[in-house]
Amino acid sequence: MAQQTALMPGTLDLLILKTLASGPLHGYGIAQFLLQNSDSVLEVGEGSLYPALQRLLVNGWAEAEWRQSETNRRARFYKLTAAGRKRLKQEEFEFERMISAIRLVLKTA
Amino acid sequence: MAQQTALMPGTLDLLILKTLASGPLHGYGIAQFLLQNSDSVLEVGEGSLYPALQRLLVNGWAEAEWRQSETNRRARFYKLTAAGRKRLKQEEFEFERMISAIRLVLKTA
DNA sequence: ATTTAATACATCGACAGTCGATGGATCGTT
DNA sequence: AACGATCCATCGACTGTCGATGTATTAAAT
Repeated sequence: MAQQTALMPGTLDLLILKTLASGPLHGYGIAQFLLQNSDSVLEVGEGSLYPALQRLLVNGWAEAEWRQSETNRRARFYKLTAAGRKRLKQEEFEFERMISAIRLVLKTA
Repeated sequence: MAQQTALMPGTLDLLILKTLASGPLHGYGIAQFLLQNSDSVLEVGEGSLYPALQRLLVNGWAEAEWRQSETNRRARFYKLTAAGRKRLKQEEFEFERMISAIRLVLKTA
């Protein structure tokens, strides 16, 4: 992971969920949001993003709707469901749990 | 990742590298070390562990030697190489970088 | 003496997730 | 008319984790 992976595998759903918590957004917008709110570290490729969005739909964490984007193009807006908000909390919790565990190991002498 | 994954994908090499930084150890010992130093969060299955150790060998981050374990069984001890120590630093850095980026996103209102 | 538990190795196929490449379409600006 | 930015999406390759499975040895328990 140390040099080739732009994303930490398994964290993308969490990131998207969190992004959508601020309000409905289209795919392109999500990618931009993550880039801008991560000091340009989180570069989500479209080949990762769209499969992830499909996962959210299939699992019922989000629902989609075609609308007009800010720049006047047709765009698919994704919106969190109640289940999605619940899922976000779970993922945030689990993320912190994992990070804490890893940090414990990294702090061993 | 939130409920089924015991490990955060992509972090296992880092964890093993860090474990071996304390001295040579065999596979079973590594799994125990991780469990004990993570409040029992990091449960590395053997189907994850041994492939990871193979990766370390192939990439030259570690080298292996058959010895006698503390409990008098034959065991394969893995030892960090100089390249492995360098790699550990890289992975630690990259890990912090990713975590920081994710935290930035998670802290957005 | 025999069973069981713990230690220790390793592989296999299934599965999930990321990535780079590719393709198409629209809109505004040059 | 051409181009860059916006926006959708899919595909195959690849990597990594997981559960199941199999072998073998030693120590402890029955």
